[in-house]
Amino acid sequence: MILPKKFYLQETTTVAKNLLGKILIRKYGSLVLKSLIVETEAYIGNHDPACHAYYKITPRNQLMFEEGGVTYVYFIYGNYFCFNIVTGNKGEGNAVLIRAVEPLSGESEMMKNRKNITGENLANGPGKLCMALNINKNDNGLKVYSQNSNIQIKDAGIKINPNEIKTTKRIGISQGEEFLYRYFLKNNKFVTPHKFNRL
DNA sequence: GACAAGATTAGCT
DNA sequence: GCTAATCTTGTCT
Repeated sequence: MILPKKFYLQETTTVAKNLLGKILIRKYGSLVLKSLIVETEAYIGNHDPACHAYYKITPRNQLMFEEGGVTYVYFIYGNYFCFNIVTGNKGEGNAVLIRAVEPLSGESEMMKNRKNITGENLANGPGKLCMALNINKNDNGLKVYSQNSNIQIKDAGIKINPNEIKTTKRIGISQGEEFLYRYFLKNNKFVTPHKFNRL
């Protein structure tokens, strides 16, 4: 079933943790790509210096101030997109960054999007994930709880044991690193690789 | 109007 | 392990 809107109105860190093990559905053209969310980060507007929404509302980040359950896609470093889901109530400026997914179906299409890169390197990072799923700034502001949306999150009934979830500092940010807001599945090889997996 | 910096990745050493 | 690639956004003139 599709996760209801109220799922995204919980505390941001709760949403980030509970999104692990959920199914990300991506539709475009006649294609449907399915993947399992294995890594997320929480960004909390009002007390988080690393959050885009911390300073003030701008045209770029205004979507983060919408009510929870819409997508927030932004372009970074000239080359790459990052895919977020807004959480909380209107005006709060919270979001969960989806950092990595495990492909479930449509993997050959994802490979094509990734120039034939496959296996655990297919979508183990926010920029790679967007490339594999063909997500770009046109996908900003989609309602992930809507039946008609091109991006949906479904609960497949997969139970994640709390001790399967590892919590670490966030990655690649220059401020606010004291927060342990990154969550990923401990034994999943599709999470972000390399040095960042130390605590 | 112009400039510096960024929630990253790929490719080379 | 390190650095270039590359462009949007926000801020300042």
